[in-house]
Amino acid sequence: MKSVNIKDIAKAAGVGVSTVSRVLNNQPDVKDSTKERVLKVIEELNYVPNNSARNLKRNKTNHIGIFIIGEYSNFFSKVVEAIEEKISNEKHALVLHFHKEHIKTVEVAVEFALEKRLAGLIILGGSLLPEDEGYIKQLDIPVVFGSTVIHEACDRDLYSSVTIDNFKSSYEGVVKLISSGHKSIGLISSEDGKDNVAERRQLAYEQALKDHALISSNELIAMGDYSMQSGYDAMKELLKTDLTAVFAISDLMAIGAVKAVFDAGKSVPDDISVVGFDGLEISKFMHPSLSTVEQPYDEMGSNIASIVLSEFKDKDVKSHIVLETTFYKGQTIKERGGQ
Amino acid sequence: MKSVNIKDIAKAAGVGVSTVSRVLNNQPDVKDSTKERVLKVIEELNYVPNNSARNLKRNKTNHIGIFIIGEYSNFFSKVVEAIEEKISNEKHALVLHFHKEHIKTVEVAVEFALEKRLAGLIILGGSLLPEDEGYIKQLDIPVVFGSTVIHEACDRDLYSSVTIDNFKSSYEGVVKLISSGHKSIGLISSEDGKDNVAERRQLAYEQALKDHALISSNELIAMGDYSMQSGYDAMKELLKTDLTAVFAISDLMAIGAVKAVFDAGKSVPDDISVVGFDGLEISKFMHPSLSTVEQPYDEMGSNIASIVLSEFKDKDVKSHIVLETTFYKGQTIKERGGQ
DNA sequence: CTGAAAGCGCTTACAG
DNA sequence: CTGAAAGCGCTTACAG
Repeated sequence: MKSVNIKDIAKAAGVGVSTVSRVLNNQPDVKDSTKERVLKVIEELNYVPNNSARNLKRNKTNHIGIFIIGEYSNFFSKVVEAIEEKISNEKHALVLHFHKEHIKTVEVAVEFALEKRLAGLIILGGSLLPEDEGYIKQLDIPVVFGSTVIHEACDRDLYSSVTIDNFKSSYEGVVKLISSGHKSIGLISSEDGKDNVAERRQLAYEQALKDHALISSNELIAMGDYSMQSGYDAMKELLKTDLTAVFAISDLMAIGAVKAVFDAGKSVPDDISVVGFDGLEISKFMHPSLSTVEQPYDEMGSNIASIVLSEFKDKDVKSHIVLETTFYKGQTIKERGGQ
Repeated sequence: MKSVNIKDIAKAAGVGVSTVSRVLNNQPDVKDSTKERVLKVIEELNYVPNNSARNLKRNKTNHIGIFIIGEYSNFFSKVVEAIEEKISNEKHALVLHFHKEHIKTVEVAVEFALEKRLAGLIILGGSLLPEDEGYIKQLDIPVVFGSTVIHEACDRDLYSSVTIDNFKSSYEGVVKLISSGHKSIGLISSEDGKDNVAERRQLAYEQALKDHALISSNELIAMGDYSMQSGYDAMKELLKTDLTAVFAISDLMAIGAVKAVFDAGKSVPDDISVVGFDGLEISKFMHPSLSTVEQPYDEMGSNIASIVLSEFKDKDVKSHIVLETTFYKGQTIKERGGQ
């Protein structure tokens, strides 16, 4: 099962190996007729260049790493799928790595990239602070953050990003509850990490309450870890208060919260209204269907993939895309007129 | 940013490169004192061997490919996560590939393995027929099927597998409905592929009905594609019949079915009882929680990972593990006593 | 526009 | 138990 190599092609085409290499890499300066002849032989002999050899010379692989921070949620798996869809036509392999904790994320991601000698690094989730930038500078490959909270003081020339405006989107979600007449609105958030999506979403919640002259209180805020069970537990706590609505910063926690309401013998939305965040497909198939802030995961994945591929061509052009979210009006909000 | 290589280590340790290589690969026949010295230098210089060079010599990579057939369901993403958890300690990278269609699956998977020069191949889902075995024979690396339906006539010495008994598990699920007093039980299945899980689960449904002297009819069977929407649509059709219960061969379709019942102004389980298959975490957080045949995805993932790793050591020992499912008693089954 | 040759960083017989 | 040397299959100056 000896596979054919570049020398075989060179011999069969009657040229030198350098010429074959040039054709392979689409370099100019090859006579058209020569190029055609080589291409034909490659085709005939069903030749696939050996990546290990290429990589050895280039001192890097052609692998694109996806580094996933925190819970591997449905949201991330959809983004990963969208990335794969866009990239699999090309010659790149996707290498996955999960990182459960919310500490040292960038540091470990960079280690991962160096160790695997990646050609590109995609980091999903987490946050980026100025102090992390030193690690990124060690890399001279495209680095794209997806769904990451990027601190304002960061230098945007070092990497690309595809994000949403967590503050604005969450604010909108909370306002939906307020404008439906709710006065006592709880929050299910998360404490993981620093400067993360949870913080932004929580700030938006507090601001929305303030802007509408509603009282916020620590009693109305409970913490989870993005899982359904944690949303369930958080809601159980919140049910001890007089709240009539709750905003959960993830759909999974919102789903857990809904369950907790029913298990307590109450009803969604009759007793408690709920708004989630993510827009997972499952949310629409819940009964009642979940009202939620919908993130465009397909768009996020395909944008990330495009950016990586385009940076392979022009490494100095960085992109920072902020995608729009849309509010999905499900059945978990009840209007509370008058009072 | 020149990284240190094996020569640097050899020089610093005062040995030849072959000795360093032997230490690196944990080969015997190295004096303990020499080994220690080399290890110390490796540590000090923070040396990481260049995989591309290794792979070039060995003519294969150390990547393990995961080839996912059909919809990238929550179930598969959980299995992938469990695999990663077990393998990431080792020196292997996981390379993902999605294959949406249910045709030529094994052929394409083998191409994928050859092209990427994988060290191991994991195939999730789909089916394996004797006619596919020719492709597998092209590979001399561990091949492990997970959640795949393997035809009886296949030669089990060619690969390993981790599966469940789809027939038995489904039979049990259907019997739960029958023993709760249901006489008119629908099925939501799928037509994808041949000799696949859908077929096994459907056969079990038919057998269970037959064994309990219940009439099966084509009217009571609707087809989906494992998605929630398809379960929804299928249920809409089935609601035209007089059924009081339905068995869906996947949780996602079951969830869609439940939604369709409510949208039709009926109730689960008061009007229609539902049993699903998979045991996704989300199913337990539905309201009502879904009764379902639960597959052990963590166990499946960790078994798959163990098998791959053990075959790296002893390539001729193949394993065929059949995991047990458990019936999860949710709230979607209503007892219909007497009638 | 093209080819001969060096070299990327390993592994592995081979010789001792 | 150890080292010098060949060679894996490419890419890339270099020389023409």
